[in-house]
Amino acid sequence: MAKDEADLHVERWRDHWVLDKGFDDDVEAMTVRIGNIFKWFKLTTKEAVARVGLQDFEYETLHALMIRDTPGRASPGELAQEMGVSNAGVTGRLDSMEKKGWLKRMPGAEDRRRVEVEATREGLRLWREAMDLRGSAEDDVVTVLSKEELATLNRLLKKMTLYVEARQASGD
Amino acid sequence: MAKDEADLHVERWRDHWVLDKGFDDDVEAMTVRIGNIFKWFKLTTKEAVARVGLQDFEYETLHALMIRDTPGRASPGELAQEMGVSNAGVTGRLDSMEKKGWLKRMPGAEDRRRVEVEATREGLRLWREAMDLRGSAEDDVVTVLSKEELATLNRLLKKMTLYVEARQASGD
DNA sequence: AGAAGGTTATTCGGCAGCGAAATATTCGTC
DNA sequence: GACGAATATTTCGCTGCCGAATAACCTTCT
Repeated sequence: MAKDEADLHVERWRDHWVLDKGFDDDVEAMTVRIGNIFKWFKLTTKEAVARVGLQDFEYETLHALMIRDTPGRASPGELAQEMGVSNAGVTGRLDSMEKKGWLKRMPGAEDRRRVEVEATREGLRLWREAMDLRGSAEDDVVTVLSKEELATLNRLLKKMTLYVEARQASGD
Repeated sequence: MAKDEADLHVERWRDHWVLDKGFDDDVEAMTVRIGNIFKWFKLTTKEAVARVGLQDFEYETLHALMIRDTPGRASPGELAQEMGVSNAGVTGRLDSMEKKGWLKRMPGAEDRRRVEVEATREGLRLWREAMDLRGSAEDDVVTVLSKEELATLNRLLKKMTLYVEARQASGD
């Protein structure tokens, strides 16, 4: 079977002077592969987002708004946490996106310190359009796997995510 | 088996109004899992990098310098391409890192438009230290998989990376 | 040889995001 | 019910990065 970048990477480093300690080939290769696949998804998403005329951070904000328990609505603070962006950063995003009419801010109902952010019809439309393009690109990659292989992949990945999520919940 | 975030995500969206088109549960879950694992690796790397007293972009630059065919040396343009950063951005990084003594710039030998960037002994030392911590965190996650499972995972991931790399090489 | 065109790195102006401080509102307690 | 602590958001100054323009250099063609 042909070599991929991860194979080349591992070969290049094995016994090379740059590293003073050894490393596990399989772990290193797996890490590189996960990274490369992720970056590919990120790139195709970027292209999809650009095609519908959104900036990256605008799509990300709409996306964060949609993947919530309460899709389409959130407070700035929640968005900040879920996007891994500072509160100040969210304020900036909301300012520009509200101006463009893709979401609107409303004063919190019972707690007036809060602000309710809601996607507009137009914001939702653009996000859906980008999601559709994005999904096609992902489906495309997955065609190289059989249904059983995809199931196996998910089973193994899930073992890892369960562990990671446990670590996040406790230690952090 | 317990549910992970990807399971919850898929359940939440199935037949929800936010999406107008359906999506493949397994593909969506796989994408989310890859993303979450990648982000975990990124986070642990960030912690490792912070512990040795490097900023993210400083580690990334040293790393780009080390994973090359010619480890420890490169031109700014090459680094820009490999890091996915603009040439201007690289100039800024090199300015500050050279000032701190982690790398040095030298005029290109036969082509004097070029600049040769070289990591210093101290830069190499810090990068190695961060790499060591980073590697431990990755090994840690992988302990949830048996040796055979890791091999299977790599086989499936490699199917995808080979496809992705072919796409990158041709279409882009 | 000399001009034209391409390549490589840097400078410049602008923007998104961060951390800290400021502001506005609510909660807790006496 | 009033005062201080807690919470939610925004404002402010700064940093890192990008795209475009610039400077220095190489190559090719005539």
